[in-house]
Amino acid sequence: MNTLFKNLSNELINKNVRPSHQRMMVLDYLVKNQCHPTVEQIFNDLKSKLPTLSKSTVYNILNLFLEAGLIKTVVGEDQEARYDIITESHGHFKCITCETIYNFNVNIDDFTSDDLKEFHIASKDVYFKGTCPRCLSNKNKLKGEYL
Amino acid sequence: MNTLFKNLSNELINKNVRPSHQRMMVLDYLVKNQCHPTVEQIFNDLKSKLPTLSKSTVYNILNLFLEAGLIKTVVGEDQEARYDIITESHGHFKCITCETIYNFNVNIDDFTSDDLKEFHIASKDVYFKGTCPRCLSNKNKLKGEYL
DNA sequence: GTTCCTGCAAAAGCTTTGCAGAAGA
DNA sequence: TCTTCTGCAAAGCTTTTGCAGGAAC
Repeated sequence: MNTLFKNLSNELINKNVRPSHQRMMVLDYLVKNQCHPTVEQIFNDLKSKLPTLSKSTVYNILNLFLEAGLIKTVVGEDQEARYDIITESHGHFKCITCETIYNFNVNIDDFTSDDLKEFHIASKDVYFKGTCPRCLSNKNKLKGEYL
Repeated sequence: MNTLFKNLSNELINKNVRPSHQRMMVLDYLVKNQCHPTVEQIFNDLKSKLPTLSKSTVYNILNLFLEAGLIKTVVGEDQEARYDIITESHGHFKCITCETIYNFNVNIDDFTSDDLKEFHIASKDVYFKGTCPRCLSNKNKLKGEYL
């Protein structure tokens, strides 16, 4: 086992994920291809090295990595689209408990980056995730009742 | 026809969308329910008023509104998930021509809003869309060649 | 009368689930 | 040996497409 794979292996072990060959290959791929690959891309690119690889294994592994906090999905991981009538610019906050999406005021136009000097920007979105006050207070109630 | 519906009707006509009954009902719903509804919610809530309504009609109408620029989808409208190995915080720019997602440096931690004082924020994302330099330059080339 | 729209059904694409066999501890 | 993982197949969801009947102009 070479040094790279030893490092990847340790990274998995640190997160309590058993370092199987397939898992290390997917992690290695993600480290080397930080271009936001889709499941399809990961599967196709690894098939030559792992001919028996199954797409559901790729899904399994990615979901495992997500739970372990090793990776993130690019914003808007939902399969179900949500629509917004066009009003003033506002940010979105999605509660990970009740799945409600809240609007909040934020001056999105101020956000910029030197990296984008040569890009034509058509729209800007900010998307926060977390827990809303209602769900926070429900959690505290439960703690009081049962703990 | 009451005033509200006259206004909605004009809004559609302004965007070159013929104001059918179904379209006005969907637009009316979106104006009254600015809570980022899904297709399912729109369909279910309108079924009582429009018993013959079909879900594919809702999809048709929403896609039409999107093209007309009357509505937007909440960030991350893709059905295909994309994954990111966790590194420092960065923004995402998606080119609407070549669909490439670029990273850019941005100090996301600075972004905040008084509206979120009582929310627990777990993650922050910024998501820009537009055209990347490569596609911009291709467009200019085409203009030179064909126009 | 001609064009456009609706709504049903079927299909397509992404993701999850169930399960048997294989691999690893 | 016992648990965990892989990979196939099937199913589940969201969304799109084809088409016939109907509505609007």
